[in-house]
Amino acid sequence: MKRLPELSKAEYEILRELWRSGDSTVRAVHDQLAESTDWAYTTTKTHMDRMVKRGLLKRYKDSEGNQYSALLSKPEGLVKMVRYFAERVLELDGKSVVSMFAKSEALSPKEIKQLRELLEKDDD
Amino acid sequence: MKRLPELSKAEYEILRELWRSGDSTVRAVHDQLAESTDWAYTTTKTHMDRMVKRGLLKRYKDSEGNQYSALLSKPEGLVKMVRYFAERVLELDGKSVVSMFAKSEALSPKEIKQLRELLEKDDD
DNA sequence: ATTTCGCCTGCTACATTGTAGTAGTTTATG
DNA sequence: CATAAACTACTACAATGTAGCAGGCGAAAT
Repeated sequence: MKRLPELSKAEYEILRELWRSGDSTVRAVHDQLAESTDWAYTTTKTHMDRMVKRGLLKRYKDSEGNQYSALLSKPEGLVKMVRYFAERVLELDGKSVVSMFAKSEALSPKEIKQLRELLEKDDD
Repeated sequence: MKRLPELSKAEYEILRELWRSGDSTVRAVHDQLAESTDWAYTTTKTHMDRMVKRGLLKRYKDSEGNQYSALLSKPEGLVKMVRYFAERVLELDGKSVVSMFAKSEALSPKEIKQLRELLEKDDD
């Protein structure tokens, strides 16, 4: 099984956008993130290319140019963050926090279920 | 008013220990963190010294040697993290997350109140 | 009191991540 | 087809993560 990665904030922002919009070009991701960050275009590009190298994204060419796609699902991306926040910040176990996702639109019920399972499996 | 800082994970771990134990030497912090990290002693030291430079800690000498003390309170340290987690991960506003602290021992009721206030004030 | 041993401290160093510029290449368009 | 606009690879430098080393200093032994 693929090891679940620790994500930096930048990496997480980019993945979040790809989860939201599906496979995208650097340009599309960048323009979306422009609302929350003020990265230069090349900053977005650098991150995305490094993420390909790190195995977080894959890149392929189609008629629209180079597309990038996330190699992990949103629940997979969230595991470490949720666990860290739960254990180190809230000082609760991961499960209690997952229930917060119920109140939000961030994850579908199916994703919440997956996240729960991953939190149990991935012992860190 | 002092600007609330963005904390890296390493910085947060160290502050967490200082909040728990009060002013401590590098040695004391390091030995405590040894249970959750496997940093070399000098790694802990380097971080703590950089944090002094960054204004997160202060250092003073007493009979026990050099003591380090946190220059921000736990609620102050948590603001950015809580807000980020709430907005970017849970996609809820900060307030909803603060209520999670009620279930944990991480913050006293007084600290929870302070955190709530800081979340409102600190517009980012 | 002198030597010695170990811990502490100040430096230095190197990898990774954050952030971005530049120059060459591809693509779209008149 | 000629050029401009956009994209790509490469390079660069600062901050952070991680840690070694060498000199200083105090405690223990003699």
